[in-house]
Amino acid sequence: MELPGEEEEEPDWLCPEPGGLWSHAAPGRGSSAALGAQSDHDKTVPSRSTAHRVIVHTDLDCFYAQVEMIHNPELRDKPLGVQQKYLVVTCNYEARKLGIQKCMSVRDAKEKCPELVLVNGEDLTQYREMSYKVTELLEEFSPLVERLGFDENFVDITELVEKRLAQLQRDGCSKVSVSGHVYNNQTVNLHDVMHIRLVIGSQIAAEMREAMYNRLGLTGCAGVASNKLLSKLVCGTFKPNQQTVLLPESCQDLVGSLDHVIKVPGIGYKTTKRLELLGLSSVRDLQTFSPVILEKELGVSIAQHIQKLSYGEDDSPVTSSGPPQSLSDEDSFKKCSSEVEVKKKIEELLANLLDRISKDGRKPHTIRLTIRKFSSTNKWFSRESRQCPIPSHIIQKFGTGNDDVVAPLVGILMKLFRKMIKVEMPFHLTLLSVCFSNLKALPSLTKGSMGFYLTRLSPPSNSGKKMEGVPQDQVNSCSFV
DNA sequence: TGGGGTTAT
DNA sequence: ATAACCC
Repeated sequence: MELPGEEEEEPDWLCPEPGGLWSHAAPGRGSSAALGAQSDHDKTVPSRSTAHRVIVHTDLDCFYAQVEMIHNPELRDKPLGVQQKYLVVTCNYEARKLGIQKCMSVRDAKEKCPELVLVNGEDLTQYREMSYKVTELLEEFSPLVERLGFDENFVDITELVEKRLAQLQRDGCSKVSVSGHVYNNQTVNLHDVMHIRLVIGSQIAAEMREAMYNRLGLTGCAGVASNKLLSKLVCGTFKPNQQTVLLPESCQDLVGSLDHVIKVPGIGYKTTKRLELLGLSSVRDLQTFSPVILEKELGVSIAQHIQKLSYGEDDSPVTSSGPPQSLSDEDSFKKCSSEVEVKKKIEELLANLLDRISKDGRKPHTIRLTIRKFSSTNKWFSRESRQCPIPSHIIQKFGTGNDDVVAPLVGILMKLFRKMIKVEMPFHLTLLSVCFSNLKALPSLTKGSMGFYLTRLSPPSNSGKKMEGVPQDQVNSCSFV
């Protein structure tokens, strides 16, 4: 069992004391062994004790713009925006200097900066590919990598840190220095084990950013802290291409620096509105508000969750994202009002999706159609969807030829469409989306089947993740263990 | 606002 | 199926 206070001993062995004693004798407490030794009973893969975790959050600088600049280096020194429909969804720092902001309309952006170069970013393919390369690179440091959108990742590096700590002891090395910024310019206390862990974390974060730059050509920020919330918040404190570590004593300053509850990741638009009705706006307001009233107003679960967030507390583990749970393709437009138009759009979306799913290698068992109806009031939130299982005889034809599946699937999607829209009445859509979900591995690799006891021959190491770009015949080739 | 994603209810 | 959240 884990003893209270275990591992919270004063680490004499890390005093800047050349030639000091490196055997941690644990005087007076009899129970603590070497720090690197993990307990045997630990079944939960993430680090259990939760208090001494070391989490890195990474956030690429203006990701789409960076990818475009890698593809076309001419764009490097010009103000560049990435456009989706009539929005500039992101832009490089040249553009930001001239006043361009994320999600600015193309009209406003051109007005502010007529020299702005725009590239279309509606096709996410290259961004998605680069995004997974980043995640895979980070997985070399630790398997616990959680994606957040295309350009952010959380990495739980607790175990790596413990290894390096143990290694430091063996080497008799007494020097550890922080990489990058320390939040609040707080002084590192070499007698505090958590400080040492976080400092080692900052070195690992620097290595991650170095690897991202050297191998992928990408720059970005990193934040190091003891949980996901804090690592994400501290990540943003020094912005382009820098990193920051948060020491525990500055936690309250960090959350306190947020001027409004909506800035807390996890508290979104809706919850913020409800909090405002209660007269709460600052993070401090939320911290000091009556828990009982908050629970009555928002429900116990949300109330307790967001109040913990307001203190910078976040127990949620970093969970490996692995391959995506769903693949979708969508398109928005001014107006789509006839069934033939709808069918055309759906065919286009479906063709793209089929392409992607065959590269993924798994098979979808569920298909969903989502629409957005035009309405002047409540403009941007009225999506409706219908989904259904994909008949098994269609699923089986997925990997093989391509076009046996498109006709039946279009048929299914049009039926789903008619469940939402009475086609004899006039309608006005502004978005269509098709989604494949309930993705299952190939039958031959399904656990419990014969194929599970077979192993793939080539390629030698693809670690079962995401077999993008691997031809289907290779995926299926097996041999006995 | 785009064109994606996730989890909880 | 929707609603909330994230980018």
